[in-house]
Amino acid sequence: MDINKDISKEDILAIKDAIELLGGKWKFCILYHLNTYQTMRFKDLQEMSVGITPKVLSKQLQELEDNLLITRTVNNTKPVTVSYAPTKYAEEINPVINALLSFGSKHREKIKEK
Amino acid sequence: MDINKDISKEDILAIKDAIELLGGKWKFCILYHLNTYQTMRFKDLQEMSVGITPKVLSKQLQELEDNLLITRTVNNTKPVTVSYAPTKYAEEINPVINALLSFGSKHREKIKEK
DNA sequence: ATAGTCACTTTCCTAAAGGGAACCGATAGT
DNA sequence: ACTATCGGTTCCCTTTAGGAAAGTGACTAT
Repeated sequence: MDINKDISKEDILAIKDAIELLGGKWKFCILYHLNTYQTMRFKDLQEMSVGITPKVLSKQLQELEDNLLITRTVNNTKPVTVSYAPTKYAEEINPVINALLSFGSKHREKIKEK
Repeated sequence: MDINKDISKEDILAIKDAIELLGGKWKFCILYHLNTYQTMRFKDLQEMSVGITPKVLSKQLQELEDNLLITRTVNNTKPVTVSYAPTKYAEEINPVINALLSFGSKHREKIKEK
């Protein structure tokens, strides 16, 4: 019984960590876009993520990079462009994105019924 | 091409809706506990969700009920107790919880490495 | 010289989330 | 009369997320 309690405590910590990292208004959308296009510039991401401001986008990208989910590459172009791409490790996020997407679609229908 | 763009816009809306509903510090933990025990009283939930205050717990539960994910039942006991239980529909959340839990566990390991 | 592009940063602000502590009403036990 | 339990609510406060708008620096094109 105590064993099970410990396991569920670990589970709670894992869930809390995950949602602390991925929660918020933009992270999943950014990862979804990067997942789709594989590599995008700052401006691309800004245009795809309708409504985001450069300040906020910049912060989200930094946090994702800090957590090893994306890479940032400065290109030798003029004017400078910067490419963002998901890491191999970011594939671990895909099940979460897909589950969230699936639930979100169903839920939009469900709430429409009311 | 335009078709694909429309599909991805719908996807983004679905993801945004889902994270708007389930984001925040406590919702997934509450759903995880209810998923495990099936029916819990207010006080049980308060004790399991370490650190939560009654005000915040109350708000989370109301939002989950509004979204048809849990039911609230007042019991005929003394003093009054209130039971919360996941709805059948709440099963749709399980894949999200599991994916988040799985990623969270892996990520805790990953970050420990650094 | 001027205007434009890109990837930001800076400053200022507001709204929302969340926490602390106390309180409440109904009821029960001693 | 006093204390406790349960499921909250109320009030106040701090922290954080996020948005608006402007600016910056390196470079290019006209």
